[in-house]
Amino acid sequence: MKHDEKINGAPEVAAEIKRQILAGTYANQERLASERKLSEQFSCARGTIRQALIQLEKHGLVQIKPGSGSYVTRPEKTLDISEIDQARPLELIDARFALEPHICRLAVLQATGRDLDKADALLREMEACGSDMEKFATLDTAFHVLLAETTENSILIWVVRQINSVRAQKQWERMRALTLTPPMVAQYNLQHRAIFDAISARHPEQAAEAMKRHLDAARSSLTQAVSDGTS
Amino acid sequence: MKHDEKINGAPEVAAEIKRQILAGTYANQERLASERKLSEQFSCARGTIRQALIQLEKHGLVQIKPGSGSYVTRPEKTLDISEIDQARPLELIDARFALEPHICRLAVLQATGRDLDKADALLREMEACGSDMEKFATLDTAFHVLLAETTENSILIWVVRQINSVRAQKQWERMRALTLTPPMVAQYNLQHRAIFDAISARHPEQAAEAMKRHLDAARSSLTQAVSDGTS
DNA sequence: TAATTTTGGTATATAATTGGTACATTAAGG
DNA sequence: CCTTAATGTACCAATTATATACCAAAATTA
Repeated sequence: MKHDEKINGAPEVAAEIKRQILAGTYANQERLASERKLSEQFSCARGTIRQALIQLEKHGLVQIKPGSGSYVTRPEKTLDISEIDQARPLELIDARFALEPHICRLAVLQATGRDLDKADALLREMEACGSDMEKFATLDTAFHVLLAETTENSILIWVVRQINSVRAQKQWERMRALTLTPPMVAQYNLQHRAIFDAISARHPEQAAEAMKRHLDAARSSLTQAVSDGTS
Repeated sequence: MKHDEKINGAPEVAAEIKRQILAGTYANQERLASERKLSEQFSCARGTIRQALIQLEKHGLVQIKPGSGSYVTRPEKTLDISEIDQARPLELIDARFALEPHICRLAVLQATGRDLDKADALLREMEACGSDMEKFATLDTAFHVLLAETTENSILIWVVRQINSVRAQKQWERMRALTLTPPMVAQYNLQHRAIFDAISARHPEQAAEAMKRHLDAARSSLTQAVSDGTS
């Protein structure tokens, strides 16, 4: 229930509504209560509420639609992937370094037999794809996404999918061409298998450490490729 | 018995049906009740139901087939930001457990004097905000986002912002009310300060461990609140 | 197969709600 | 006394919700 707020003055009301919006009392695009309801909640006149809302609209926090209502417009909440499209390779490695070791720990706790079977099938396919680097890259992405899905944590699944969608950009193809050499593929296969084995054996820290080694290898090959290809 | 839902307005109806779909009330490809039945269940006009369903169809959650019915189309494992909004509190804690300790390590390597000053100012404000829990929550979010920004890693910044936007939802208000007690705020303030001190002293692992303790405390208060509030 | 029922699609008229505006009143401060 | 801000009231226009009817397509049934 909404208690009456003891607030007087349009600026105070505007500040309070703004604080509520920024604190997340209202979801984005949500229609907040009508001016008449708000005037009851704040124990003030409707005109005061109107001034506050008009002020907030000037600041771009709400959008007032005549005959309909006032809607919160929180631009930063809108999913804009363009920001991370420009991510540099090393930033991506750092982000994966933050995420994936812990994902391995969680996967150990959650993995079912079906999950392990699917992972094993992916690994076999990767080990068998020879010199088809594009296929390997696709399967590699699928493997890491599968680990995230194993956690059954919708946030982690979503984040990993977003990050891997960046990896699927065209600008990364050249990077893959530089870093994905046959010996690296062989090393990755061994490291993937180590991760899988640790998860199968239900050893959280072993799995996390195996993932760290894997990402370290990826980082090394990346920095080496960058230093070789300095322009 | 089909209890009438006390919901008015097409957006609210759409949100409720969406919630039911994501909560698993309906199986995939299952036909949900006809528009006329739904209008009875929700105690609203059929036109309102139609608008809600059309909205959901635009978001790809249902498929309306003329003369047949409306069917839920839940593409397996595809998550967009709207579904992230449905994340559960413990999922969020797990995701933060994956991200934030490593963010602390990176912050140690990147933090400038200005970063530390801004963090210190935030901490002082949090320590001074007394029993204003909403204000504390807002500042708490700002602190964790600031840590991410300190890494200068655009991906991590983006991810943390997205995750914290989830925390800023209406449904989390009740959770905050249950978990954010004055003693917890005091504990959080101490833990924030410990994180800050470790970063200032340039001790990556200390900072990461301090963050883990902080998140452990948050998880504990959450699980306790959930077990207390079992109905 | 053919008739009937159900379902979404559409149109229309009516009522309720909401923001937009104007005006008189009240209260506080300079 | 004047200015300013807030209040309370009334009314308008736009939007939304409701209620109803009818149609065409799909599903059901005889």
